[in-house]
Amino acid sequence: MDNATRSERSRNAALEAATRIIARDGPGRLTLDAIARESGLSKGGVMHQFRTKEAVLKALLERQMDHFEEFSTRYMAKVSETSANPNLATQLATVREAATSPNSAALALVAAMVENPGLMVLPRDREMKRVEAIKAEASDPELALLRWAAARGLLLSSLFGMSPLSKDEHQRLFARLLDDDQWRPLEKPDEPLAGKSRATRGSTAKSGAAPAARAATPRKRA
Amino acid sequence: MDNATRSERSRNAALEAATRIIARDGPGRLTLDAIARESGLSKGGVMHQFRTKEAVLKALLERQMDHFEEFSTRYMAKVSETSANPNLATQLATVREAATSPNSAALALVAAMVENPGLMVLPRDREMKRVEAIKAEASDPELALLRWAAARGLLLSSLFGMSPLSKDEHQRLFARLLDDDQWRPLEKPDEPLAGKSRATRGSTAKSGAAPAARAATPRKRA
DNA sequence: CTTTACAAACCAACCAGTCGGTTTTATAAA
DNA sequence: TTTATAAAACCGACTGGTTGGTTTGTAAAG
Repeated sequence: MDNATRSERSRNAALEAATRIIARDGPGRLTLDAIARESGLSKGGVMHQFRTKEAVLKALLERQMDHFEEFSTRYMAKVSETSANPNLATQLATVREAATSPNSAALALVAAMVENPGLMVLPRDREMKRVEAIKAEASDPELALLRWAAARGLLLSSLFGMSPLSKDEHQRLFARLLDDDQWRPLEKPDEPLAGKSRATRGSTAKSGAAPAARAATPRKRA
Repeated sequence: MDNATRSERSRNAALEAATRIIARDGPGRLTLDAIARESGLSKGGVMHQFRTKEAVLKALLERQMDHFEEFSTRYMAKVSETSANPNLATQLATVREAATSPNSAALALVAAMVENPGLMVLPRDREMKRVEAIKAEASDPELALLRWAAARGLLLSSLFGMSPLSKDEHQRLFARLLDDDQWRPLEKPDEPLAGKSRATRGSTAKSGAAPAARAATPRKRA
């Protein structure tokens, strides 16, 4: 077997073993010996691919981030033409994906934090760019940020096993978060849906509650 | 010194040492030996008060939860008469408090999760009651839950050091979350601002906490 | 004098990382 | 193609240090 692909296979096996261990036994049980055992490799083999444990955590984090970045990119390509705020829509959908998929491997995050809290700058830096994009495209940046925050709240809560919500509620809330018609900005009270303002109205109203009333005039903050 | 208070003092010293360690060195550095060193007690003394490390974590968690429950109770007493949704208001304020205060000791949560993910049921069970109360008092339960979720998203993000938001943004978002006028439910699309759109919550309020100020609804709203 | 609170030495298990050695692949001269 | 040599991948025993927990001993409280 080719040398490069041999390495690739081993690295892959180690990382997959790591995610399995975290999901099954919790982040506290993730040790180099456990990875070796679970992956079928020897300790030396693992150490050859990752010089330290921190390197394993880092690779785990990056792997996870890349996976969702790919999801993001694909989703964005689909909605960038039809949505008024494609960045927000994409992030909401991505977070929902992360919360829905059996990907409890995002607990790599916790493992990383415990071992080396400094690693958290990796996801944070990526998130900053996304938040910037969301703010830039929004007519009401604060509202957009809050929708984003709500999605993250749902994700992190369920990720840490402390979500008090049922699966069904969880899903309904995400659906509503994604429905733009539910979140008309409260700005520009004197220019009601004039220009474009999204062509579809009743069509996009899927599961959520009643379709946007909106008659109510926005109210400036105190 | 009285025997009971002697124990009390030791338990307290150990738990405070533990929170100090977590805040200063991270959850990964919380060990029984470290607690003994930091608290001035001997390891034997610590082990006499807590039979296992899990017992320490559990006590830490409960202590933390009690602290915020106390904050909640006090806040609730203040707003229960003036707010239409005192439970939501209280939870938002409490979460903001948790995110704001230098109480990074809420990281006890992380420490607990690493050691024994099963401990997470403790905070979850308490949270369930609160969520029930929030739903019961809300005219638009989903919207209320989403405000709650947003607050948690902000809290957990900053707690894990991966919040991409500035302190200022953070605070502004919480302020907006707390402002009821920003979150009018989108109900009754065919009954634009007629008489009292909401106020009929009495029927839906079941066993939830806080019967609270129903008559309130001080909002003028046209 | 019995029980409780604490101290200090102690222990077995575990952990991240090292090291000498073996097998497999890569390179290239014969 | 064969052979020689180097380089990369891999193995598993070992090490120094740590961890959760135990044991033995002592002093104070009841």
